[in-house]
Amino acid sequence: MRISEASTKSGLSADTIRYYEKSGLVPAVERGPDGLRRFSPENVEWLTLLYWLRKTGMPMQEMQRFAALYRQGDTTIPERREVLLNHEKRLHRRRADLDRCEEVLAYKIAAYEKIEGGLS
Amino acid sequence: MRISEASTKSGLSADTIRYYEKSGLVPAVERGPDGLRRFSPENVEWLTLLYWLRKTGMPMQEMQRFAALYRQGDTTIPERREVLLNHEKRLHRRRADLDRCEEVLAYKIAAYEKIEGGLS
DNA sequence: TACCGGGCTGGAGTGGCTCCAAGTCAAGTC
DNA sequence: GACTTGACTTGGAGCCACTCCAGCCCGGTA
Repeated sequence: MRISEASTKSGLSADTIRYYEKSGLVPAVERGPDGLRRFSPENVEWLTLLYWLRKTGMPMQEMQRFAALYRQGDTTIPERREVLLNHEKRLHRRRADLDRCEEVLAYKIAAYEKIEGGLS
Repeated sequence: MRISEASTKSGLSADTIRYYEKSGLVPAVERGPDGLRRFSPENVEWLTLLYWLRKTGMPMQEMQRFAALYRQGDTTIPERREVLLNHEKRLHRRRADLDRCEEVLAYKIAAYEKIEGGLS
């Protein structure tokens, strides 16, 4: 499939896909005789994974390391699993941030409501 | 208190505090006779709120609107409450993203473990 | 033939910091 | 009284991860 379909399927914009390819995050994207990119289902699965990793805060550098491992084939699977396990920890930290922020918001909103009561 | 203390208490770096002030996010920071910023406890509470809003994804623009309301005094409290309630919705969306990412990771990690079993 | 949609490249622009050079001032040390 | 140290100041450059755009090519339709 071509880039627009890969974009809707993966969630990444076409611009971002091209940018990722340039940055070495996407291995082996074929080109058709017309010079346009052709994405395999495996390519799209990979892009989708990148989409979620990025969206939940994995930095570029780490994704580049991950992509390098991916390019080296199945022998790097234990290391890749490590990367993902590490990212799971990051998700937990983020969730804790959201929880903390909810507390702060609840406190503030309650304070606002108390003042509003006295306003009218 | 001075900027370094405001920084440790709010969580924002001194650079970021100065940047926020320049961007109109922090109203009425006093200066001492030495020309250095003096932060009141109210300033610090405000900065802390900004810290959490920003850390959980509120864009600058919205924070600027929020700060403008803050500067206008207590009559804007209903609107400010709206902004915070809206941000709570954003938190929920982010949590959903984290959940979805966890699913993707669990699936990928399971797949890796299946391959690893066959590797050795 | 003219146009349109989809893709290409290279490069500029953006948001939100982050770091740095060069300077001021206050307090402490010799 | 001179020197050093350290916290702070400003203005401006640099950075990350995109995002947008100009200017181009190509295949298909009216």
